[in-house]
Amino acid sequence: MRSLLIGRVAERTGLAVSALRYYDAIGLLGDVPRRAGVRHFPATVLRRIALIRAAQEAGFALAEIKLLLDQRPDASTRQQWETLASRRLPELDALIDRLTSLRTTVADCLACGCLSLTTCGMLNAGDHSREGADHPSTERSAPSDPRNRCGL
Amino acid sequence: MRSLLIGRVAERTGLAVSALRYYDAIGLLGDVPRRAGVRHFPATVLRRIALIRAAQEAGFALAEIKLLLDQRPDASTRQQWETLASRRLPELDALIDRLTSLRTTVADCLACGCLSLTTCGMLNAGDHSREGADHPSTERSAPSDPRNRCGL
DNA sequence: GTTGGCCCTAAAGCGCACTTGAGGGCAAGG
DNA sequence: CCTTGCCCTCAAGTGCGCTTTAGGGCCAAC
Repeated sequence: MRSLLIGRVAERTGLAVSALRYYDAIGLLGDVPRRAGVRHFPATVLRRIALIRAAQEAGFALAEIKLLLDQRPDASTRQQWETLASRRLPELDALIDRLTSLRTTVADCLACGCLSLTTCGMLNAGDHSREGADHPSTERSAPSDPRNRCGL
Repeated sequence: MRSLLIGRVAERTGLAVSALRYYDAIGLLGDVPRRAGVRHFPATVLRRIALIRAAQEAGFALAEIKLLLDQRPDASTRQQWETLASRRLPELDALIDRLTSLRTTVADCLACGCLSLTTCGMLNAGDHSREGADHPSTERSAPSDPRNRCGL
């Protein structure tokens, strides 16, 4: 009972069988031995897949994840790994920050009842030119609809 | 100077002109008046786009974002908004949690030097069946490579 | 008057991450 | 024997979020 058939892996990970075959085809699952043409997955594949999903959610592409997962990398792969991982760290931090503030905005907006993020207003982040009065915290136009109580 | 041409909006948001036209085509930018066939964007579009990007990063699809942004929604749209936004909140929380732990894993793994997340090991999260020894914090197999010092 | 810069549309193409479809195998059970 | 259920491959299709291509217009400067 060391190894799992593809259907079982699908069941336990929630992935589709077709997705698993796809992952295998692109080499994302490492060595998957076959007996009589049939894939026999080691139990460790479950952990590997959990990692893949986490990394995917963090914005890594499958090709990158493959790199991150490859065991005992040679020198040049090693460098790619380091570059990739260290480049991604600040990106992950930034993403986490943005998600956190988005979460707050959505929650506040839900609570406020105006039901429109546009009306609620939000950061002008990403505006590449400065033109005064860019900062929303100082720019608070009173909405005409009295239902809109949010002063984000 | 109330309105912006598409090139200016592209400049200030960092989006491609083609992306803006695409957004407009799918109705994501609301009412964009045209004079002589040319789009004249109100300045508020900048904020709207900032919001779109934030929501996108949070995992909302453009179609969902469109719903979120539609101003003064009627009753049924209003309900959609509430459903969507409140459904996304716990998802956002979960995502933030996973990203945070992924960040830690990547950082630790970079520091540890083993250069393989697989070797470093990680959560069995997402395994839909229980079979004992599912909890990685209690299941710590010693790696054979002495360089691998990480004990995640 | 033609060159350059900005604008327009409609339709096709692209990369990613899969899914679907067509066609087939093997093994157990009724 | 033949249906059921699981497995297989290979190729084509899908959906999203755009970009590219091919065509064209308007205006100002040279």
